[in-house]
Amino acid sequence: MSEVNIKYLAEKLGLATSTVSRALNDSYEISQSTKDRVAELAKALNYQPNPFARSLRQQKSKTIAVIIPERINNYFSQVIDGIEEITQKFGYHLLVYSTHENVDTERKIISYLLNGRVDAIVMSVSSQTKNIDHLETVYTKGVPIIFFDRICKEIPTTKFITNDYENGYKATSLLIEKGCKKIYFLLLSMEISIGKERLRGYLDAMKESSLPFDESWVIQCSQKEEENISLISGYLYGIDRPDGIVASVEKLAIATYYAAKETKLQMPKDFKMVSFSNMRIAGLLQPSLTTISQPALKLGMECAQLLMKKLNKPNQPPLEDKIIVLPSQISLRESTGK
Amino acid sequence: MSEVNIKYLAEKLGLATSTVSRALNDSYEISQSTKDRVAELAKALNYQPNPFARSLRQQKSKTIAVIIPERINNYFSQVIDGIEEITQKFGYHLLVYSTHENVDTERKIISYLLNGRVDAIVMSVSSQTKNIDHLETVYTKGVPIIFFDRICKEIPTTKFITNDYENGYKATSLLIEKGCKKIYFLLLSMEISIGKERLRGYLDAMKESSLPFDESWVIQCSQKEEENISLISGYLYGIDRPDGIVASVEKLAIATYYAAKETKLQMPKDFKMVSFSNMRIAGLLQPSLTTISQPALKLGMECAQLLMKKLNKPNQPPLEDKIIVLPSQISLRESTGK
DNA sequence: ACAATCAGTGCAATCGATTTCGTGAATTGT
DNA sequence: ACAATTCACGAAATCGATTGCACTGATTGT
Repeated sequence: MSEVNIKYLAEKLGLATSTVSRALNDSYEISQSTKDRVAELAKALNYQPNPFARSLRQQKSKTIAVIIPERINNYFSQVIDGIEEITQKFGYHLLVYSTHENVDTERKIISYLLNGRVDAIVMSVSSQTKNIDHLETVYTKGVPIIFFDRICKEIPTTKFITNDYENGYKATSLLIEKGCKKIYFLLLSMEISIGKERLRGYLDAMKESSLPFDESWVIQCSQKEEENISLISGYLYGIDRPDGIVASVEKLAIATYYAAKETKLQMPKDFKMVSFSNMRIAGLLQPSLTTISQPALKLGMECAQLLMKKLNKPNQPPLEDKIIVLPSQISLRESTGK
Repeated sequence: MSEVNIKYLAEKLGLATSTVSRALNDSYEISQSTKDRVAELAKALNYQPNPFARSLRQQKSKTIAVIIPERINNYFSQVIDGIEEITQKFGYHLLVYSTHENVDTERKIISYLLNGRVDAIVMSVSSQTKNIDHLETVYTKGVPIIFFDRICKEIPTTKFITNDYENGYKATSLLIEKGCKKIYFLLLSMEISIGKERLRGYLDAMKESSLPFDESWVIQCSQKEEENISLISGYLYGIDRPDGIVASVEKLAIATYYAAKETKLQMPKDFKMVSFSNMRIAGLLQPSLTTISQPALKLGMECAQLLMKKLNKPNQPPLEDKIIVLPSQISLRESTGK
C-alpha cells in the first residue's frame, strides 16, 4: 500500500508535517497561499488522513455504538436510520451490535467499547437485563450513553421513550370499550422497562373498570417463537379463554396470529387484539392489526441530535438525567372490530 | 480519564513496555512466570488495550464495513445477523451503512472507508449504481470486498447470490401453471443485478410458453411507495389488466397489496402473485403471500466465513473471482391460489 | 533607532501499542 | 574451561497525525 500520508505531502511541498497538518485543518496561523498549495496537492493525491492516528492523538473516534436487542425488527431499523441521518452529517460512523436479547452478549459488547473505541453509546437494553453493573461501568468511565425504548432508569443520563403507560392504558380501554370482558396482557419479560410501563397502564385500566381481573392474565412469554405460539394457543383453547389481548411487543402479536390459525379462532369475532408494533404492513394482515406505533425515526434523530451537541460543542455538561417522552400513534384496524 | 495503559502496567511491574506487550500477546520469548504476573495485574486493573494505537501500528482495524441499500428490510437484517454471528467470534466489529438506494451516498460512504478504517467491505450495491468507479477504487486499493445479492459483476472478487434466474423462471412458470394468461413483472430498476437475473428468468419462461407477451408488461417502479401504489393501481384498473404478477422485490409486493385494496380486486380470484421476499409473516397477510425467500442468514455467515479466512490466516490469496449461488426456497400460499 | 509585537513556519514531543535489534545471564557443548 | 547458544528481557524506533514551543524576519510603536 503506497500510502500517501502527511509526511509524504510535507516532503513534496518542502514543508514540515506540522505545517501541512495545520494547513489542512485550516489553522489561523497558516497563510492562505500555503493552505492553497497544500489543499491542491492533497486533492491531487487524494490524501485521506489516517483515522487511527488521529483518534489516538485526539482521544476521540468519531464513532458511535448502537446496541439493540434484535435486528429483524422494523422499529430498531427505523431508529438506526434516524440516528444515521443526523450523525453522518457530522462525519460520525456507526458500530451496530445486536444482543439477541442476551445479557451476556450485552456485557461482552459493552466491555469492547470501554477502551475509547466509541465516543458514545446509544442503546436499548436486552429484555433479560437485571444486573446493571456493566451499564454503571459505562457511566463511571465517562462514556456518554443514551437509552431509548428499553431504558435503564438507574443510570443518570438522558433516556428517550414513548408514552408507554398511557398507551398501555389506552389499548386496554379500547378493548373494554369494544366489549371485551376478559383481557390478557402478553409481555416478553418482567425486566424490560417498557414492558413494565405498558403493563402498568393495562393494570390501571383494568382496575378502574368494573371488569374482573386475575393476575394470571398477565402472560410472560419467552424468546422462542414456537414456545410462545403453543403457550398462547393453550390459553385460546381453554373454555374460559380471553376475548381481548394486549400484546406489548410485535413478535407476541405475530405469535398470537399463528395461535389463532392453529385454534381456528377468528379476530375480531372470537377475540380482539391491539399490539405495540411498527410494522409497515399491519394493515395488510388477516385481519388487519390495530397498532400503537412509535415515532422511531424521530426518536433516532432526537437521540443523535442530542449526542452531536454534546460531542461537538465545547464545554458541554454531562447528559442530563431525564426522560424524554415522545407520543405514539394509535391506528384502529379490524383486529379490534369496527 | 485515568487510563490504564501498557506503560502504567510496566511501571507497576518493574518491566519494560515491550515485555508487557509480549507477555499479553503470549510471545514465546517471555517466561511463564512473567506472563502470569502481567496477566494478573492486567486483569486486576481491567486493562483494555487501546484499539487505535494497535490499529495504527498493525495497519489493521478488526473492523468490517457492511453497506446495504436499505435498513428496513428483513432480508438485509438477516444477512447482517449472519455476518455478525461469525465475525464477533473473531473479535471483529461491524460498521453498518445504508445508502438508501442512492449512488451519491454510496460513493461518499466508500470514500470514508479507503483510509484503512476497515479491513474489508461486504456490500449490496444500490439499485441506481451504474458508474462503478468508486467500486473499482476499492479494488485497486486492495481492500477486500465481497458483494452479495446485488452484485457488481465487473469487479473481480467473490460474490454471493441466490439462484435468481432460476427462481424468476419458476415463479413465472408457477403462475402459468395456475392459469394466468397475462403476467406482469414488477422491478425496481434496470440497473440492479438481481432484478436483471430475475427478469431474465421471467422472460425465458414467457418465451417458452405459448402465451402472448408484450415488453410493456415489465414495469419499472420507483423508490417511492406512493408512486408505486398508484402506478400499479393504474394497471389494475385497466380493462385489460394482468391476472398474474411477479414482484421482484418485497416492497413491490406490498405496494401491490395496497393497490389491490384500492382497486377492490381480490387475490387469487382476480389476479395471482408471487414475490421474492424474506418477510417472516408472509403467511399472515390477506391473502397469504406465495414467496421465494433467500437463505439470508446463511448467506451472511458464508460471506463472513470467507472473509475471516482471508483476513486471519497467513498468506491468503486475493478473494477469488467467482459467483457463489445459494438456493432460495419457494413457499406456496394463497396468493397463487390452491 | 531600538525594543516590542506578530505572522508564518519548523522542531520535537505525544498518543499507546508493537516490533526490531541488542544485551546480559544462564546453559550447553567439547 | 572457554566458546557457542539459548533465554528473558530492555531500549528505542515505528505507525500517522496533532500540538506546545521556539524561531526568524518583518512590522509597529515611541
